[in-house]
Amino acid sequence: MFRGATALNLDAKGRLAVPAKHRDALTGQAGAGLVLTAHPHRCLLLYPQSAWEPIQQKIMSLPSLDKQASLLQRLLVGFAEDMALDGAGRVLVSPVLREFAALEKQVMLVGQGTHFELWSLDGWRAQLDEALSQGAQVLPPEMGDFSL
Amino acid sequence: MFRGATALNLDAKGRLAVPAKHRDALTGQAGAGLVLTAHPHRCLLLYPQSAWEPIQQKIMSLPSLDKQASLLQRLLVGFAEDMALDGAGRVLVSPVLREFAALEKQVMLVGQGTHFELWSLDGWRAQLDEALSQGAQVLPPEMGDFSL
DNA sequence: TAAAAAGTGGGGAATAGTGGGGAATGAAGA
DNA sequence: TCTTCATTCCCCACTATTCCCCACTTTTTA
Repeated sequence: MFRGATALNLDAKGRLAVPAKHRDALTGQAGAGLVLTAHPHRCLLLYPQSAWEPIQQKIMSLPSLDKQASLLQRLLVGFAEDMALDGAGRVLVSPVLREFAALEKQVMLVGQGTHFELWSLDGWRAQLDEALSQGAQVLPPEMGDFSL
Repeated sequence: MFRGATALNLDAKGRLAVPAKHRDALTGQAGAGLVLTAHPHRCLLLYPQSAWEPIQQKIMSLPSLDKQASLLQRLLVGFAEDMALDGAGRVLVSPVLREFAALEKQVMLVGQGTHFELWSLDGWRAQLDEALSQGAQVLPPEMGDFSL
């Protein structure tokens, strides 16, 4: 279960040191792999490989001649990259993924239960501004009576 | 059932000593965990972990490609951090959570039944000012017949 | 066509800052 | 007066950041 937001820096090569407290949960036993891909909201998604595979299978089972389905396939699977933590707990974010999410030096790693989202700092702030500016309207209709 | 408002100080590292009278109720038997997260009204929410989990499950069951749902997920789960009371009954409020709620040294811990809210002193005062300036209009329609 | 230069990235280490853990102290309550 | 508790501050370990060496690949130049 990944949660919490952490401010991090990318190094000069575009590498990200995954916070020490999340490393074991991310890679599990035997240092399993990770998958980094693009999200339609212009952030990146970081999954344990085992959590990603069923998602990719579901996406690729969509009809590939359907325009909407193929757009999603190209985005989510087209951008997906296998990676592993190095000895210092870092992953390399490739130039195409950095460009897609407009990542510069300062980024936010945001836990979302089964995976993390990776945002540029500006992108993250824009998300927060949007969430906070909407007040009650942020709740979808099916959660109209939701209480914290 | 958490109630009462307490003025507290954060220490130099951003830690908060939970008032002794609330510690057992918050952590229950066997020192169970807590969850601290963000609220759209720019305060923080402190829940026993067991009370938080159903809320998080409900939030994460929303469709994650839906823009409105994902804004809520990013705020509530993105900011949610697991924590435990240390030997002196303290919890560490991370820099991103402190920034979100504009917490400085003086804070207010405010019981809200199932959880606590944590406010900056200025934020709390603004809430009081707003509540008191509205007089009777502060009641939502469904509580029109409410009496103290 | 071959050599040189530039770019990219693996791997690692030094260091400043963060945070775990604890203790002293003064205030408040019993 | 004694006990409890919140505040403040300290020691020390861990971690994220920054920077470096080196190797390989690609591009540019002679």
